[in-house]
Formats: sequence, structure tokens, C-alpha cells
Amino acid sequence: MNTSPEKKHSVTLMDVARASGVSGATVSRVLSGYEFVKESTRRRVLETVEQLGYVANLQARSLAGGRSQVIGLLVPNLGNSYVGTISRGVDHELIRANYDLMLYTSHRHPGKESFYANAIANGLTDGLLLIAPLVPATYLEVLREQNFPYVLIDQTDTTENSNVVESTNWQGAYDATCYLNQLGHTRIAFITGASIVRSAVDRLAGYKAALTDCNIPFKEELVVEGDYQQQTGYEVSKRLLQSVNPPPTAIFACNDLSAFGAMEAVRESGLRIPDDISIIGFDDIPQASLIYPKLTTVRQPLEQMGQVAVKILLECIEDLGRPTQHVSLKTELVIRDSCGPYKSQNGK
Amino acid sequence: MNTSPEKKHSVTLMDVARASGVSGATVSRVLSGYEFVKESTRRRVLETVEQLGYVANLQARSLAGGRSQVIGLLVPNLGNSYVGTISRGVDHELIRANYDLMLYTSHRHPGKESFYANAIANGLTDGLLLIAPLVPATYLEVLREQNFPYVLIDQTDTTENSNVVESTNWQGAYDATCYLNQLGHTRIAFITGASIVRSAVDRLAGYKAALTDCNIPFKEELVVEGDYQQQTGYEVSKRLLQSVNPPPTAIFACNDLSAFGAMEAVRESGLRIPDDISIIGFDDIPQASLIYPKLTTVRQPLEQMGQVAVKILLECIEDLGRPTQHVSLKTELVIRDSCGPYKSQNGK
DNA sequence: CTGAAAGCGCTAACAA
DNA sequence: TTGTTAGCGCTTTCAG
Repeated sequence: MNTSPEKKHSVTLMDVARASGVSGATVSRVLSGYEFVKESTRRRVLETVEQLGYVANLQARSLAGGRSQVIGLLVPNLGNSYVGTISRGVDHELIRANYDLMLYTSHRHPGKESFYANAIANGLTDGLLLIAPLVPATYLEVLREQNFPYVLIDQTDTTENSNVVESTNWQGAYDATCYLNQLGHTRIAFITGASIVRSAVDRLAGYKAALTDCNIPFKEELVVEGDYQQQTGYEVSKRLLQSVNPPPTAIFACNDLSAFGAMEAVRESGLRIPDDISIIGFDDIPQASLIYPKLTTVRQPLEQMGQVAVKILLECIEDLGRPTQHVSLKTELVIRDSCGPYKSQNGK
Repeated sequence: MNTSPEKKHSVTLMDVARASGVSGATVSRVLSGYEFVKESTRRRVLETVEQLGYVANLQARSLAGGRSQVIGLLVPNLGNSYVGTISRGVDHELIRANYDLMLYTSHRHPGKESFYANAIANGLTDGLLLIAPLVPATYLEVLREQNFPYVLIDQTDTTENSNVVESTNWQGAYDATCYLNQLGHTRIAFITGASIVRSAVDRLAGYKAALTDCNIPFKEELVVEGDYQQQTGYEVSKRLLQSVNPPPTAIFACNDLSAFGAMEAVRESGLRIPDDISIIGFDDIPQASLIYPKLTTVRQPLEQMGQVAVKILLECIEDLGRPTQHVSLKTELVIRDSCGPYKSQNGK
């Protein structure tokens, strides 16, 4: 029986070398696709690799100075579709490039974020992707100093020195607000995201700009602070509906999760969506079209953002010292069932 | 400016050793918590570590024979809540144990699954978690031979030689079917999962057993083959509603995603849920309570499954050669709005 | 075109 | 209690 409490060893490069009667160096050359190897030697080595079922040991390879073919992905947390969808894009693209993924969760904890960023940079990975990181400046500095390739997703570095993939947050928010106005709404509430996150700031700015352009006066009391979480969206909406008078006829939530929270609050207040109050979100995560009523929202091309980020990252790995890129993908207003025309309150 | 296209090196264990006037071995001992180090030395080393901002290089550590403090997680795909929720459980537990996560996606491709299993076993990780793997037997053998610690989640090894964390699939399906019967349904359709997956087989068995116990004759034509995907659930339900006569009055889908597909199909046929037809799912992923009408379903404690799997895995890593464990967590019927009492068709 | 040798950063005997 | 010496499996000069 197999009870020896020992890990068995696997086939190494040296095994392959011996079995095919060449040196380790030669096997290494064949494996890394080095040109100047005699065709017959190459074939022999490749055959042996096949026969022995040799699989390269990434750690050793990367330790020795080669590529590890692994990239790190730092996410705020797991289990939500926002992160999931971006990750899927990342994953798809990585597979095409034959890279593996190391996943780290920051749990929105600044200390962890910077610890990881550090550890990752001198660890296994060839590059790092950060999804909506909280406090970039602190440790991005370190990454830059080490000239370690990284790309920010859905977040901007204030110093403008990082590779960034985001979407047109300002424009998206602007469009959503105008849409609400076209439906006749003028009392449009806004649930913000965490104000450290650039995308949240941009969306707020887009909202304000649209108000101005639509000749709607900006009302401080209609803007409430959220943090991209459903629970918080629920709480602030609750307050919004109770304390503001006259109440808003539409709520623009900074992301879909917050919008879900708002929907709960609205429903609890006995109001109907969209008859009594319209709700619009941002992101278009998969749940947006599952919830009832289906959520009208501003779509961010999340999966595509992941893909583009990988492309940029790989380019950087290929060519350290290439200038940083900043790409903004287009958002798109997705009209579903959660927004309706403004109705005067005389029906009440 | 910082344009040298070179990665800078980070602080190594040797740097710490030199700076604190001891040998590398001693630093290593301090870092690994070895007892017999003079207290003053330990303190000195720790201080230097702090000062220099030293972070251990995992690859080197694991190459040299130590633990890498990384475990591998092989998932079928990304972006859905089923995987996301389990992963969250895994993540939480791993953090407590100070482990990191390497994520691999098999995309339900048998070849990839086995390739990864191989690569992982002689790679960076100390152990492997597999979420609902497709064709275990093939490569689990290899893992076992190498005595490499691994745990299956929501899937069983037919040879009974693996650590397994699943839920009471049979019982859950049994309960759901009985519930439907209590509501008066006798024509209960069943959408299966991929038949290679053990959980799917068990659920089907639970369904059949319940029928028997409720004195409902089993009808072959009411069982249609799905594969846990929403799209497939939609397609087979469509066929089910068109071709079977008289049509079912209730559909039991093998997982929530399939149930969502069924809901689409039902709605397209102009039938109402739950008035004309009842639908019940399995899993209770977060969307289940967001969709309209809210889905009645059998809850699997997904997050908890992830946590338990990690615990078992860590125990194995601690003690190779410990006997394999098999734990089944309890499922629970969650009654929401998608199931209603059977109504005779005279209303039509 | 290929081999020998050095070394990546760390751990693990074995001495001292 | 601590240092010395070997490697772990691989890549990369540098010679041939």
C-alpha cells in the first residue's frame, strides 16, 4: 500500500538530459526554443520529454532568472460578479498567452494590499494586475522603483505613472443622468462610491456636469455616500427616502450593487419601481438582468477590461521600460425596466 | 528618471544575515520559528528584517524543500457565483492559516485538468483543492502516487481514496421532490447535471427515491439532460414544454443556473411561475434570491464547503499519510416564491 | 552546436 | 546555539 508519508519526486530536467544523452543546458535550450540546436538533438530531447512526462518546475525556472509564466492578480474580494467577470477576461487572455494566475485578496485592507504588492514583486510572478485597488500611491511607488510590470484595472493612479485600464466613467454617469432627465426627472439622487476610488469620483463629476447641462440645480442633500457595497446602498437609501423632502423621484447608484440595495430600501418603503421611483445603476453585472425589475444601468465592459489589461501587462513584461498606457473603454447605457417617466405626485 | 529596463533586486535573506552579523542559516531559523535561537539574536534579526523590509522569496523557499505556503485551487471556470462563493470560503480560511492561493481554470477541459494537476503537484503549491472536477480518476492516481495532498469539493472519487467535501445531495434532492409532491405535484420534471459528476448522479437518485416513496411512477420522458449551465437549462426546458404531453406541472433543476434557464423557457412559453408551473433549484447561489420570482431551492453551504476543504487540506499537509476524510454537509430546503400548489388545468 | 560551471534565494543536515 | 556545506531544478555565461 501507499502509506509512506513522503512526497515522491517528479521527473526533472536532468532526468531528461541523462535519458537523451545530452547536458542539462541543452535540454534547457530546447525547452526555451533556442534556435541553434541541431534538429536531431531537439527531436530526441522532445521525445524523451514526452516519454518521461516531464513537466517544468516553474519555481526553479523563475528562480534561475527565467520567466515564471505566472502573473499575480490582486482583487479586493471574492464571490461577487464584478470581480468574477473581470477575472474571467483576465483568465481567457492569460490562457492564450500560456500564463498561470496567482490570486491574492486584499479584502479592501490597505495594509494587506501593500504587503502583497511587495511580496508579489519579489516572488514568483512576472507581473501584477490590480483590480480597483484602494490606496495605490503608497506601494505603486515601490513597484515602479523595482521596474516591476503592473496594470491598474478600474482605478487610476493620481501620479499618472501607471498603466491603467478603465472605462469612461465620467461619460457613463453623464449619460445616465441625462437619460433620467429626459424621462422628466429633476430630483435625482446620487449614491457615491468610496471617494478614494477614482472611478467613483469621476462618476460623481459626470453626474454633476449633466445636472448643469440640463439646467438642474445641484442639491447637496440628494448626494449620499456609499461604498460600492449592497448593504450600504440599502442603508443610505433608507435615510434618503425618510429624511429628504420632497423625496427624489430617481436614484442613480454609483454601481449595481448599491442599486440593488436601493431597490430593497425603496420596496420596503412601499414604493414601486419604476412607477414611483426610478433606479439606475452602473457596471451591468450579470445579476442586473436577473433582478426584478431588470435594472437599467451603465455597462462597463468588465470582461474586456480584464483582457485588455492582460495584453498591456504582457507587453510590459516583454519590454520593460516601454511607456505607460492608459486606455478608457466605452461605457454604454443599457435600458431595462427600472426607470420610468416622471409622474407628478397627484396620484398619491 | 527611472528608465533602466532592468528589474531591481530585492532584499534577500543573505542581506539580512550580513546586516545583523549572523549566518544565513540563523536568519532562516528565526524566520521559521525554530526554538533554539538565542533570544538576543532572534531580536536582532527580526529588527533587521523590519528595517530592510525583507520579504521571503516563496519560490526559493519551496525549492529548497520548505513549505511554500501556497495552495492551488483548480476551478472549472470563473465569473459565476457557484465557484465564487466556494472560493470565498477557501480564501477566508486560507488567510487565517497564512497561505496564499494559486488559481487554475480547467474550463471543463479534461486534458487541462490533468495537465494542471500534474504541474501543480511538482510546482509551487503545498496542496491542491479541486472544485467539481470533471474526470478525477485519471490524474488523481498520479497525485496519490506522489502522496500529494488534495481535497475534492462537491465531487466524489469513485475509488473512495480521496479526501472529499460535499453536501447531502441525495437527501437534498429527496427533500425537494417531496416538497413538490406535498404541494400536489405529480408530474415533476427533472433537469440533470453532467452525468460524470457524482453530485448530479446523487441528486437524480434522490429524486427517483422520493418519487417511489411518494407513490409517483417514474416517467423517463420527464427527465432531461442538462449540464449545470444556464443556456442548456433553457434549451432542454424548451423541449420539455413543447414535446411532453401532458406537460409537467413542476420542474426540479439540478442546480440554480439550470433553474434560471428553465424560468426563461417557461416565461417564453407564456406560462406563469408559480401559478402555472413550479420551479425548484439546487445550490442557493446569491442570485437565487435576486431573480424574480425568488427561487425556491436546496441550499448547499458553499462557503462552508470551501472552509472545511481547506481545513482538511491543511491537516493533510501537516501530516502526510493521515487517512482520507469524507465529509457531507447538510443541505437545506429554502422556500421562496417559485413554487406553488398544483392547480388542475381547468382554468385553461 | 554543445557542455561545464556558477548561481538564483532558501532550507537542511552535519559539525562545531 | 550557530556556522558550514550541500543542494532544490533550472537558466545562463563562457568555453570549446
